[in-house]
Amino acid sequence: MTGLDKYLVAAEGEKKGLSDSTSDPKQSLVFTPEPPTELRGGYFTSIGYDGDKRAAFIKLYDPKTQKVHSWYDNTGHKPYCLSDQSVENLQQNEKLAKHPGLDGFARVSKHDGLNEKEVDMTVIVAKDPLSIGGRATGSIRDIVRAWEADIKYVENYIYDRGLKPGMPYDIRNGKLCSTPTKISEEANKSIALFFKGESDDYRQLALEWANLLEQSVPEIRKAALDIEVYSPVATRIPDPMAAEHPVICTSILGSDGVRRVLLLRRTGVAEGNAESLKDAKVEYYDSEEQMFVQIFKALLDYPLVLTFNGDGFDLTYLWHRAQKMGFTRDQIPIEMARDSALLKYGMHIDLYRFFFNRSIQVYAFSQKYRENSLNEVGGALVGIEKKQLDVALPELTYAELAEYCLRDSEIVMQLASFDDNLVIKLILALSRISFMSMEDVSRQGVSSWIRSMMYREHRKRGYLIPRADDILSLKGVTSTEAVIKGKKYKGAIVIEPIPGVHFDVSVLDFMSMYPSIIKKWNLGYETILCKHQECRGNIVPDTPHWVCTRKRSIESVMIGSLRDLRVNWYKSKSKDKSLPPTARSWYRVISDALKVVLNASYGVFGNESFALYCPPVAEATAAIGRHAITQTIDKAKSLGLEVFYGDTDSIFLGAPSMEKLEELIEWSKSRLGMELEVDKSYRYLALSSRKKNYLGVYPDGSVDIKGLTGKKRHVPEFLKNAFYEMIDALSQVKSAQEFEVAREKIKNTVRACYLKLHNRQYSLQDLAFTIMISRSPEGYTKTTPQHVKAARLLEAHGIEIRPGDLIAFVKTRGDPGVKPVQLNPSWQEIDVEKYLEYLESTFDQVLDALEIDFGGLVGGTKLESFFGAGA
DNA sequence: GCGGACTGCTTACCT
DNA sequence: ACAGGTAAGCAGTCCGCG
Repeated sequence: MTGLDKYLVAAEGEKKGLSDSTSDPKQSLVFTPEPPTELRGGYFTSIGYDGDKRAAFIKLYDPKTQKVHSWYDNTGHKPYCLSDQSVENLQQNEKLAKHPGLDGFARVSKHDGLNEKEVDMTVIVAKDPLSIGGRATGSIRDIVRAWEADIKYVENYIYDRGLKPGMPYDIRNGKLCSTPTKISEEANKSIALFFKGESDDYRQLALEWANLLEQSVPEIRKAALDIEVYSPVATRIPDPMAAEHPVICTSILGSDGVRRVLLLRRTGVAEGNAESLKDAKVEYYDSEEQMFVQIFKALLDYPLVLTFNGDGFDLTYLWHRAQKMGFTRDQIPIEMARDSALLKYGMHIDLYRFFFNRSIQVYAFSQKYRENSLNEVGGALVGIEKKQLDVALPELTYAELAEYCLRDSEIVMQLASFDDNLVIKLILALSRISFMSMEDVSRQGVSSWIRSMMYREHRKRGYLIPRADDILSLKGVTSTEAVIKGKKYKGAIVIEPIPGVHFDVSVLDFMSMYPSIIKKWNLGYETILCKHQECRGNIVPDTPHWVCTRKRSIESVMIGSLRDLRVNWYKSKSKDKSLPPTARSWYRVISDALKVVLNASYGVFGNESFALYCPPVAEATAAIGRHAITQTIDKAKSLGLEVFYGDTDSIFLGAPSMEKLEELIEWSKSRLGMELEVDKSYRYLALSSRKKNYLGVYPDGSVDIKGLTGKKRHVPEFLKNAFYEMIDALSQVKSAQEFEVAREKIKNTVRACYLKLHNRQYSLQDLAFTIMISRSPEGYTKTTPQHVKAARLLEAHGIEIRPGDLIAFVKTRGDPGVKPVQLNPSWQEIDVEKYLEYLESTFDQVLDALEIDFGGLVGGTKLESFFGAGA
């Protein structure tokens, strides 16, 4: 069957529909992919599998026409898995031979890296992906012991055809071919130069990465979508599966200037003041169906649709609701998958899922947002928050409802567009690095990205992708003991801090320490504990493990080359002021994307669910890290440098001369093969005896606070304010003598805070601890922490509590000792003593380091006595 | 019956 | 579904105490 047949059938169907389209506008919604025309430079954004056609299809975005073209596979590629048995043997397996999904057998040679040999395998070809695996029972992978059987079909398709998601493609005579690309002479030369000491393979790989990453990126025409649903009970969020209530408002905001608000007319709703909506097109609908037709037309128009929780709510709701209203599946432009909602025409990116990704939150956005609500993320990244509601949604006037809904889409659009489309570009860069589509990359975690990148390299080289259970049975043993009970192996070390105030401190750290170790030590599942006798002497310090000296591991090459590219090329390019802003911002995106991947590249080997899970690899990495920092500290001391503190890959040095720093850096490079750099310098550093707890003041007076209670999310606002007043006083200190001034200011801060507590001058909101509840309240069976007690009180009042919610509560006297802020506690109930204890311990953390006694500061050991003196 | 020493649980942080 | 290490506060347990 050629690609054209499908379109002919579909076109026929559409014609029939058109004949009575005057009576049913829904017929115009039937999606027919545009036939594969000639195309040049269409970006590979999405991939899917068409079950009817039994073929993969690829969506290409053409920046010139701003349209999406779907290209269906016409190479005959089929799903398969591998077996180590002969064809004859497999044919005798009745269950397999009679499997309705079996298509046939073939033979293939592979390199088995785990067992270090060449192997001949049988390819078991299937008619459809579900026959390989995915059905509850009777999948081929359940019948025979198979390799490569749990790789998603579309991923196999990408790897086998050598495709590069995120890159431009042409369609020539119906064939999909890579658009020829090349990188600048400058990049080519510089990279060749940086990698000249490396092997040819390594340099080749670095150039391949550069080819992927240097390629320019298109701007994609996009729209943000948000819906509001009627709910009879204000506190309950409508169930998208049931879709019982009408969609009463929808906003569509396009990058092309479209600003539409679609409202459903209801009885008894006031018009309201629509002043602020004058730049939007407000449309009223008498029927929900008419409104849906409009929404669906937009979904068939935009190449990229953005939502916040569209997978979990908006698109899912629309899909179920449309079905209830009598739209046929053909007339709904949404494709529901198990845990996502996709579009038939363009792509759907659910920003909630992307921002929820821990790696993205921590490494790409430096924890600027702490919760994953639209309000929090929007407020933190683009400075727009959701519109506050005074009454429940159904009671709003049309104008208020429209404003509220439009605001949400505005935030979504801003989140996707700020900093020159940073987020979309980040997803695109990650797509190129991981060889996954943008849609998949935005929904999955960093371990999937790394797995995909590694699988692709295996396939490219003709390596057999190992089974996780085989890696584990051959190389699953660890030998060190973790400090923390229940952990699998020993991790990083933290150097005992030298308490006190230290002036003129430089902090050195190893650039990408763990990736450097994986590269330098050639770590990987193939090479750790390899089979060769001669390698057994190549011991990982602090462990009995040895590493192969004969063969380079895939992990070493892949992670190493990405690290080297980031450190040597992209980091400096992203800061190069001589570049035009758009070029620089793209370099920053690449650098950030690499950072996210590299930061996780060690951890995944210690994670059971990672496809190439190999505990000794993770253990060896950490052990070498401990060795490196220990050796470096010894060397620093031998150079006469003072070492105040260190954690994992950093050392804090006192008043170092430039020469000595240089010498240490040089030593590290030559003796450890690791690059040390000066990360930061402090005017002074205040250390207590606590690890992971310090305060550093930079020469310009800005302050670096790590681990101190006063900055933690859960502490009450009043304490945070007092804490930052103290920090402010300390930031002005330039010499040892000036601490006396700060001391007086801090004393006043504490005194004021104490008095306000005593005189009940804080609002109860200011006194609230806000702690995230990680499970539902019933899930706590071993102990009942305070925030859970508070959550249960809320539940007793009919307030729904879900994992991830922040519980705000104050501490009260007597039982149960807490009361949620939402239940309006009174000042009489407040346990003032507890708050004073908190005040003391929070300040103590810092004052300890300054050798200021809290008791002394307030004129007695007990705060009560201070109050006596103060009042 | 009560308080101190102890362990374990939970959250939030650091690298 | 990246790892382990650390701080802090509280919950719960055990033990001694005439």
